[in-house]
Amino acid sequence: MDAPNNRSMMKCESCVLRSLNGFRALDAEEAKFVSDFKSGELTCEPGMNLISEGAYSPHLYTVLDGWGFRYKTLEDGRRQILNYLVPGDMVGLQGAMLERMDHSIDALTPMRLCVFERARFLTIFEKSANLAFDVTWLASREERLLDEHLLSVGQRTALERAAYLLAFLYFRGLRSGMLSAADAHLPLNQGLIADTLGLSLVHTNKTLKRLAHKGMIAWKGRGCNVLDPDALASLAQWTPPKGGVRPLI
Amino acid sequence: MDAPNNRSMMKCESCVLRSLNGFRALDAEEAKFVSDFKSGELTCEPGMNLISEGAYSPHLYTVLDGWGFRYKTLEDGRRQILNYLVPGDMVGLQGAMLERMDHSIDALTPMRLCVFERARFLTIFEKSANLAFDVTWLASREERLLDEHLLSVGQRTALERAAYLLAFLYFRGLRSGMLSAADAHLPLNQGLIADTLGLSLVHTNKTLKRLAHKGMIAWKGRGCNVLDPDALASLAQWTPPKGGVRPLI
DNA sequence: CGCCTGCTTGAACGCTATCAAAAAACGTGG
DNA sequence: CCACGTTTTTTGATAGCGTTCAAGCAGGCG
Repeated sequence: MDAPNNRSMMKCESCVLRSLNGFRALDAEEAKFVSDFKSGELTCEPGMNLISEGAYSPHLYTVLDGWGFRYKTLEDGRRQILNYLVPGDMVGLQGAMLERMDHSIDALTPMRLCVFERARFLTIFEKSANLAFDVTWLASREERLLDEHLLSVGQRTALERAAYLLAFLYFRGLRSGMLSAADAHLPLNQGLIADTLGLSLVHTNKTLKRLAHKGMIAWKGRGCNVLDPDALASLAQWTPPKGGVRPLI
Repeated sequence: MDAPNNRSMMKCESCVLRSLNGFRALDAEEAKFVSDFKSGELTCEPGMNLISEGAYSPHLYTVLDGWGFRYKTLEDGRRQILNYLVPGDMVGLQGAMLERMDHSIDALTPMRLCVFERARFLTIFEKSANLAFDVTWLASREERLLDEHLLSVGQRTALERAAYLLAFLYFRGLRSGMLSAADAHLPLNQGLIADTLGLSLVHTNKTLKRLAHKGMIAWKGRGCNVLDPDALASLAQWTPPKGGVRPLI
């Protein structure tokens, strides 16, 4: 089950993801190239490890469906979650550019991913300036998200941090089609949130309780419902990015 | 003094930086392209603001000499330093890819930078697959550094955080030619360190004192000398990246 | 000399961690 | 459907790391 399977394989031209609002349209040549580049699809179960820190990964992925997360650990086991993955995100770019992965990636929910061969990755730069630009765009965007997280963990209080994270994930989920305003359920447990915020599990629990008390969220069996994303964002002194078109590879 | 000056302009082929150990050599065509791409040089004084959050920046830069830093602030003034800049670093890529800068950049010491026109930036992708790859590589590397910082701020204790930061800057300075083992003086004040670590100024001071007491650093007028980088790295459970060749644009 | 910025120190407070344990939710097999 | 083990969430009490407040000191510079 670790290997790509081709059973549900389909052409990128008709990718259901691309029809989602906000992805850049590809011209015929680009679409053909991405299709050729694609070597399979991978589905995986919650908790499955996609990529491990230190490993040489022969694959790159694009998330088609589901939630995942990236993290790093210290030798003594302390874990920091770096970011979450949603459909449209490219996974494993660092490994392709820098030889080795310096972080791990796990599935949070069942996931479906596009698989690309790392060995053929460089041809993107040779064949299509637009697609190469898209790759760099994605890398830049990830950098921006990390900037925000660093600001959050470094400067915000526990309550603000939690509010920022949940607002962030809410808007991220909306845009990627994983959430709707009517069904804004984030599939996270409190241990993950704690490791994202850099707080202890106990204190995370008490902090989430405070947000729930304010009516901004409601904890619902293994995850939480975002009730008032704007209030969360405001509490965190954060404004969600306005979403222009973005690339999908 | 805000505008690029061309007085000390020189061709990239003979760039002094490139002769530094570890930068990828350019072939004739690439060198010519980068030379054409370069539109000037900029020098600035300590404390000068290069780029402000929210601004549309018409320029990209590559650091030729000096130290700088990137940071973000919350509305109420809390500031988080995201990373430091040394020679070889590309500045303002996010602005070029994503329309607006979402962080600010200040000079820490006198700096000298190569200036590129943002308007012509896209031609890199059309003209040279190798250079386009280099840009992406640089973006990926920055992402990796941010991953490390986030792990640090989120999970390490105050003492470990300080040790990591100083070890990190030491090896960064070494590789970029800003430091030597004999003269390992980091030009930071404690306020900057505090805003990098996400600690208060007072506690930062006490923490640095502890490191000095252990003989790992020595505080020397407006900055600190790194005496035992390996001990710092070990204390922080961190291993410096082994340095392969890296691109310079 | 005097101001300003940056560093240092001590004391009190409080946010967050840790410890410990219970309750609730979930999954699984009978 | 119930019983049971496991994971997740919740709660209370205690301890400690880091903040804030408040000074004082040192050094650089006009």
